[in-house]
This record gives sequence, C-alpha cells and structure tokens, in this order.
Amino acid sequence: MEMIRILLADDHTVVRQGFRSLLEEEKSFEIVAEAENGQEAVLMVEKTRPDVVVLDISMPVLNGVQATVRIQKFNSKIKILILSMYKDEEYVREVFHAGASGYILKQTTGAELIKAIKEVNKGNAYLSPSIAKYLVTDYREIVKEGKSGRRKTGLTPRELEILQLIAEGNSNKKIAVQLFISIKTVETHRQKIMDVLKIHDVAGLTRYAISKRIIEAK
Amino acid sequence: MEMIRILLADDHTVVRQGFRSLLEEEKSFEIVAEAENGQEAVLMVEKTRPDVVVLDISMPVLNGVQATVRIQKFNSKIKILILSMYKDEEYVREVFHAGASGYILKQTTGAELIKAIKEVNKGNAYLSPSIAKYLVTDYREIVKEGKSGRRKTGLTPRELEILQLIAEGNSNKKIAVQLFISIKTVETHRQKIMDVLKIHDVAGLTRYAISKRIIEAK
DNA sequence: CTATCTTTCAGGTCTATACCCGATTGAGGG
DNA sequence: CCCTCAATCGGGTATAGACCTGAAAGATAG
Repeated sequence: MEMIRILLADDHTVVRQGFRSLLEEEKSFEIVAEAENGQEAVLMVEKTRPDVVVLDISMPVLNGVQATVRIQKFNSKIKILILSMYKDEEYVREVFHAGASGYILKQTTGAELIKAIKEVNKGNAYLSPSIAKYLVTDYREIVKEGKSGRRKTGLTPRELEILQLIAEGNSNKKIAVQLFISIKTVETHRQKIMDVLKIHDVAGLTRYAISKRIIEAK
Repeated sequence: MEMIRILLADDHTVVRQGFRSLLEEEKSFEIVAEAENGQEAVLMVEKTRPDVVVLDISMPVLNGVQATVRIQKFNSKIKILILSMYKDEEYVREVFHAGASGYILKQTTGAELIKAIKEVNKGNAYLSPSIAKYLVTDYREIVKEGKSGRRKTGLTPRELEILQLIAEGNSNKKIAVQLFISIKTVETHRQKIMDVLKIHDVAGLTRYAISKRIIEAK
C-alpha cells in the first residue's frame, strides 16, 4: 500500500502531538516531520518532501498562508491542507489563492481530518461543509463585481489604507501628512468608509479593522 | 492501579480528539467524557464526576474560567487543569482565583500535559514553566499594592466600566445616559483613563480594551 | 466615446471631545 | 481626625470630526 507522507505544522506543541497521535492510528499515514512555525515548515518540506502538509493557519514567523505560498513555489505537487479556527470568508479565499488544496475547521472531527488528508493527496480539494458555502457566494461576488476595485470589505484600496491608519489611532491631520494629501480628502474617505461599513464611530472602525485582521490589537 | 478519570473540554473537535488519542496512550488515564463548551463541561462533570477536568480557556457559551467557577461550586474536590494559548498575566491570575489547580500552555509538550494531569490529581498545583514567573511578580504586586482599588490596568472599576463603553463605540452622552451620571463626569473619567494609560485616542483605547479582553473585537 | 468609479480637494455648519481650571461628597486607612 | 482617593459635577476654550454640497482629473469598462 502507498503510504501518505505527512508534515504537521502547528505552534502549539501539545495540539500538534495530539494530531500526530490521532493520525498515527491510520495505518496508511506516516508523519515524516513536525514544525512549530511556518518558516520551519518550509525548511522541513524541502528536507523531507512530504505528500501532504497540514498547516495551522495562525503561526508565528510565517503563518499558514505565507508558508503555503513558499511551499507551492518550491514544489507545486505538494498538497497543502489548512487547519483553521476561523470560518472567516476572507481567510478561505486567501488560502486557496495561495495554493492550498483544502481548508478545514478545528471544529470538525478527527475522522474528517483523515478524510481531508486522503482527498487532497488524491489531488482533490477539500472543504469543511460549513465553509463550502462561502466559496459559492464568493464566486458569485467575483462574477458580479468582476475585478473592479472593491473587494471583501466593500472598500477600495485607498479606503482600506485610511481605515488602517484610523484604527491605528491617527488623526485626519496625521493621515493627511503621512499620505501627502489634504485633510479634506482624508475626511471624505473617512466619511465614505463610515457610509459603506455603516459604522459611525472610531471605536467601531477599530473593532472592525481588528476583526478583519487589517490591524492587530496589540 | 488507580485510574485517573478525565473529562476533556475543547470546542475544537479535532483538537479534542487529538488530546484523547494522546492521553489514551497513558494506561492510567481514562477519558470519561468530552465537552465542546463550558456549559456542557459543567453538565458532564455532574453526570460523570471525573477526577480531573482539562478545560480549554477559550470556549463559547461558558469559557474555561467561568466553567471552573461552576465546577468548583459543584464539587471543590474535582481538580481543574486549564489549557491556554495565552501566556497572559491576567488570565493566570483569574484562573487560579476561579479555583483551577493548573495552567499549561498549548506550546508545551504532550508529556508535560500528562505530567500536569498527574500532578493536579495528586492535589498539587501545576504551571507551565514560562508561566510560573508571572505568579511571582503578581504576588509581589499584590503585596505592594495591597487591596487598594487599582488593579492590573491601573484603572478603577468605574473607569474600567467607562473604558468598556467607549471601546464599544458609545459617545460621552450615551455613556452618561446609560450610567445615570452627567456628561461632565464621563468626560472627567475619560480624561483620567487617557492620562493613566497614556493613550489619547479612541482607536488606541479600543485596541487596548481588546488586547486586555475588556471587550471583544467582534 | 461615454458612463462609472476612484481619488483628489474645498466650502460650510454643528456637535463632540480634548484639555484647562475648579469643587464637593463619601469611603477607608493610618 | 485627617489625608487620600474615587466618583461626582461645573465652566470655559479650542480643536477635531461628522455630515452636507459640489467638483474635477484620471482610469477602466462597456
């Protein structure tokens, strides 16, 4: 029987060892390496050349998405399965764009993880059922909106940039100086952002920016 | 040999099953139940009366700390081990105050998890090494500050309450109405909060409130 | 070519807030 | 008993921001 050679990457050691224990119960699986961050995962991929890489999405140094890009660049035949705790629209999109073959939630069962590994190894895509629907609506949105400016948040790139600066605590004046534009322009963008998001206070904008990972809380 | 009866609670099914697989390798352990949130954990404790409860700290419905309080109220002889991804000062404090016997990070190894379970079962406390130092400094702080009002953040209870309302997007006027106090009082508190935290914009206050878990981003 | 959209800027009004000063009340500790 | 501090409230000023209208240049799509 063909063994499926697997690399496991998760920054939480005890969780990673739990996965190893779980996956070793499957006799066709062989865990060839573990990594505790994205950087290490890329190195171990180059060294051990696994069939499937299971990547936790939130890792220090290089996160799951960034690691996916590098691994795919190294060898696009290696299949990547992303493990995530977020059932967040944008993440799913990002992950597949980066070249992953599967995306499953940590809420799913061990049996599903095993199934997902087998599927991506066969060259198929695998999605947690509760995630699948996002891709469909996402696809519809892409078709509807084409490639025209506005993306996930409904904000233009410039608006996103300004939202980020607002959420980082900058005043309109500081933003204007930083971007070499007039305060009035910043005010207009700010107004537009508020209209589009239907959020009319800085605290709300900041929470939104954090929840959408435009900025970090700390 | 005495078996140690264990209840596992973690909202991420695949992670929980990984833990089960890992812990079942230890012949003196018996996993008597699993729960996917704090509420369920409390119910299962009442039904199965385990020796040790392993609680993930971040769970929906009831989080690890809240579940700890209820379980201890039900039967204080049941030992509780908190699993957390945060090596956050305040969390550690909160957890032990709630009645937990151990606090270990997900960064630690499976071997350490097993050791921690055995220790708390014997009635000892267990802390991840990298966490232990917090308790020491914490103890010093408590001694230094006594029980005088100001705590971790340097804010009074009232100031914390107002910070929360600010970070939730309320204006001074709304806060005043909500708390049945004058706008002027709210302004004074707001000023005091900004002085104490040395943060002089709403975005910064909001990020601070999220990072200190006073509010949530979403 | 025209319509739409992004990005830029300006005028004005009005309210919210940052920051200054001051004060009183009540609780708790030394 | 006094001192400290939290919590309350007030006046006043100056700036920031919310919200309005209008407009123009450049890019892109149809």
